[in-house]
Amino acid sequence: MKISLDQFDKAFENRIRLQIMSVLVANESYDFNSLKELLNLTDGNLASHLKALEKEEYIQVEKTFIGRKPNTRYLASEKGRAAFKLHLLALENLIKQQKL
Amino acid sequence: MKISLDQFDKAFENRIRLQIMSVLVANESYDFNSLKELLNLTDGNLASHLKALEKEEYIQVEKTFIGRKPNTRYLASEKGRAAFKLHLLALENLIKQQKL
DNA sequence: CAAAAGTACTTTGTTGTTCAAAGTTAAATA
DNA sequence: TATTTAACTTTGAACAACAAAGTACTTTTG
Repeated sequence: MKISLDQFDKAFENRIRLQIMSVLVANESYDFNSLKELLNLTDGNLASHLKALEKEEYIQVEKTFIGRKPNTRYLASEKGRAAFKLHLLALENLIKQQKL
Repeated sequence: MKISLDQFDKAFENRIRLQIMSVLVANESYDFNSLKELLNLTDGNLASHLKALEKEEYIQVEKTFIGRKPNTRYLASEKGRAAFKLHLLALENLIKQQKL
């Protein structure tokens, strides 16, 4: 039985992007600073991973204000949710195989 | 709730090593050429990923002969099995969270 | 017996990824 | 006016991934 490596999504191979996506799928929106604190990242590093997910159109950005402070929120797009689901399915299959 | 990124094992972040480990845990031994064909890799690339897993002591090597042909077999070590199990558990937790 | 092919690498060199740190812009607060 | 905060972008260094070519040794084929 041939294993199809292409079931896995390169965009989610990095564990930070995997976590970001996990948070965004579970929470429907999360802001920059909360993500930064949650994942314990420098802002430059977080920004670049977010940009990578944005480039794939897996997440969307919403710029608002809270009081008078700027607040950037990130949301998983439908495309992103679908891709993430598939990726998790591939992982689930991998895990299931181990249990046979 | 803070997410601990360190539950994930860097050695298994790469999908090729994830697949190699998956095959070795499920099959208790697999040879070089079968792995190469299964994962559709150049021999240099496969060798370097195997070397990375060997360096972590997650796999062991057994050199034998089949008939008169050299045959190199790879096995998951106990350490490797334990580490892999932990990694899959971390992934399982991630997946479970999505289902709440 | 010489040439070709197979096994299992190692080496080389290019390209890609990841990251921290510093720099940037613009508004808000002290 | 100076500092702080938010959310980046840029830079540069370190490391990872990869194909392709080279290597050593053996076996098979013509």
